[in-house]
Amino acid sequence: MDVILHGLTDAQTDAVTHIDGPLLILAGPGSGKTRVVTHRIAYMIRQGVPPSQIAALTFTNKAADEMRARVEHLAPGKAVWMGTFHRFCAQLLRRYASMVGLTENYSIYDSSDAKQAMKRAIEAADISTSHTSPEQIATTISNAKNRLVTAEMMMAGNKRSGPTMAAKVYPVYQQQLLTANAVDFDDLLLHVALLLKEHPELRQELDSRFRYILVDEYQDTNLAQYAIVRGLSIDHPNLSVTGDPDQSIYGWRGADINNILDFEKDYPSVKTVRLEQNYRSTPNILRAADQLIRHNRRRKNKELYTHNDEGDAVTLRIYDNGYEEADGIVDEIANAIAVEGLRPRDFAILYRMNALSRSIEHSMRRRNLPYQIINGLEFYQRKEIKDLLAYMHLINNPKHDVALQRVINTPTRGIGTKTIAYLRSHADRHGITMLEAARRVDQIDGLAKRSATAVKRFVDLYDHLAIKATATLEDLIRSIVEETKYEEHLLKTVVDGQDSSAVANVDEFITAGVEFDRYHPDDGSLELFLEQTALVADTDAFEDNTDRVTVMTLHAAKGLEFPRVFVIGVEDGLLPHSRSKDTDSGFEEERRLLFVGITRAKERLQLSCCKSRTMRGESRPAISSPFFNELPLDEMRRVESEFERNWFDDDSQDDYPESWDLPDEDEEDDNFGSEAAASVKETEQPPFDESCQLPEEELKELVAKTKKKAKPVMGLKTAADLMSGASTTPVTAYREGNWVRHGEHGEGRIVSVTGRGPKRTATIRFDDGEHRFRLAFCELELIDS
DNA sequence: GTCCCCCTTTTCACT
DNA sequence: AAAGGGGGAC
Repeated sequence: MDVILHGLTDAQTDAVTHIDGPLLILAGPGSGKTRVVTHRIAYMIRQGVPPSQIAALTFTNKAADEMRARVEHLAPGKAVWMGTFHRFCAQLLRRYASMVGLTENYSIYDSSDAKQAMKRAIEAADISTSHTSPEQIATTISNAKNRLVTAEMMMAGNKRSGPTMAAKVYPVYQQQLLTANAVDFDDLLLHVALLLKEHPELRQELDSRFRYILVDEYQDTNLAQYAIVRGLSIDHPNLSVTGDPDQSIYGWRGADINNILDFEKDYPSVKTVRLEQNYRSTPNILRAADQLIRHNRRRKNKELYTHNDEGDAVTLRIYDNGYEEADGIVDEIANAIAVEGLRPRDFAILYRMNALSRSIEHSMRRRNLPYQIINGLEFYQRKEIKDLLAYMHLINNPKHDVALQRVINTPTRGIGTKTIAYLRSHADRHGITMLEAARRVDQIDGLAKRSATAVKRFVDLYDHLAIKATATLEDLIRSIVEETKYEEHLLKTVVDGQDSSAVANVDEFITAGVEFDRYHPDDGSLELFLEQTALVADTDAFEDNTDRVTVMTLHAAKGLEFPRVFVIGVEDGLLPHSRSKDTDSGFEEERRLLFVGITRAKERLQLSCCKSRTMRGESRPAISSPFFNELPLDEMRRVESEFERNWFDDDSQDDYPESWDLPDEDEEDDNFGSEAAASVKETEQPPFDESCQLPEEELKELVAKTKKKAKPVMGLKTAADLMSGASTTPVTAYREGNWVRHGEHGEGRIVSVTGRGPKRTATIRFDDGEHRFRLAFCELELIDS
């Protein structure tokens, strides 16, 4: 038997050897889907399909990379197009830009660029936002784009009641994007979909250029994506899609689960293959997943089964609060590594919201466990990186107004909001870009001469930098940094008492440029670099060949697997999320999300919730998720921290379990930050205890440095921290009632805590009386919380 | 025009 | 908790 077909089950072989005609692969979690897809590509090539006629579309670069690596292994050196939908479209659009009114150096706005542009459009459309918010309008327009609704269609849509706010803003926003030679994420898909629809000859050409199309995660495609693959599969309907309706979790992004549920209707001659055997999880885990997902009404039934060993019971666990949850789990991981010889890479901690990563991160640091957090605020979102990128964007695409507004006064050069507003309105009035307006600054009435001079100076600077547009990236970035005196600017403004991480980030960015230069010696271009940075996804940051605990959202975890998985915050309002639980479809999607989380686990799984959780600065009682009652509780291990109690009495038939009683008097944790603590009058406080403070000079300096956005030293070194090196205990861990140790006064109990941020102070009662400390800048050791 | 402080708002997941 | 906006001081 050959390497391509060896070791495949009958169903898998069926799928792999299907070449022509539509194919639907319904693949349950852990059913070897990627294996089937990659082997199929290799098989197709071996059967004579030219690799250049194959395109494999995925949702993340990571998935594409993995696919590429595996195909390369089976069929070395074959140039199959693999990548994300967005990248596929970006490249097509690059080529056919003029057909939609763009030029090939168009820019891709990221979400914050788009937000800025949206605000400007709302302003220009002269819409009052009293009954709606820019976010709402943006969401409405985004949804419209995902459903292939154009501005004209939306305008025509509601003739009776007159156009909605969003319908009025949409054409303005779109026009401004065109003027800026830019697209937003949704446009990448929309433009290409419309291109295929409106230009039959182009559609035909591309259809035969990409005769074989494979789509991964088909359950997550939206109408625009559907239209694109459909348009490319009319003359050559060799479309194969892979997916699992039970793992559809992107409805909020316009994904239409009907695309996969109705695939057989769209392509009557389809061959359907079901992959239901699971090679990943233990029966215990699979049963939990299966029983949960059976509660969804709108689904295709699927029998999941596995021949794996029984394994351990799934654990359900209640913690008192988020800190204990984080500490408990991290301790357990550390323990398992020490005792059972597991590796950090064997573990994943998953949650619904990025906000939950904070406590985990603290605990990880304290335990000195290596971890990787895959979350939103990544490198390219950092202010200093966005600044430099904006310069590059503007150089690549002089029409990029958002970039211009970002850099025109960064570093500050005397061009304030007023002047920028003049430029903007002049640009809007004459239908030109803001850079053009800046060049004609003399024609703008009412602008102070001084401002005009500053603007001219900026234009000169820009023109000087623009010479470097075709230089290497390293050269370009270094020029920008030097000629704008960017690092001096950083040192002046971003002096957060913390460190010089901003400058370090700039260095790292230069390194990224150097690497790009090396990786693209010939085809390297500013354009390509900017496209790549615009289209990197959070999940792309995941590294699977590193030995670290993975911490990420349930969404980001799709497609991955880990021997041991912890899903935290399985609470009502969190999972299901309060914004999603009110509609049936939303609620079912949340259930699928938990299903995805559960099925990431190979050997062991714990789902946990807390009795109280601190969110957005305040602690509130939490209720366990209604999904708990949909699990096979009888066979699961149920643990409550502190004392074992059999929760979920068998007679509780309610859909929603009751909330647990709040902790009793001894536990004042939940009063933290409460009115009582905050209302203590400052004047009645004893003066600061200088013995705990840094020397006054130093303190003043630190306080002075602690500017608005800067991250002050918001933590205290504890003895344990000092031993382990880097990390600190968050100031918020110092609450009323907790015991601390101080070098001079000995042990004391925190009487009250007032103030926020760096001004947070604590009054502590020691044997020698009460003393008051400014928490952010003194060293206390937390001994008992 | 710029900087800084204070107040208000925010509500999720991601390309 | 964190970011953005408004208003006041220089």
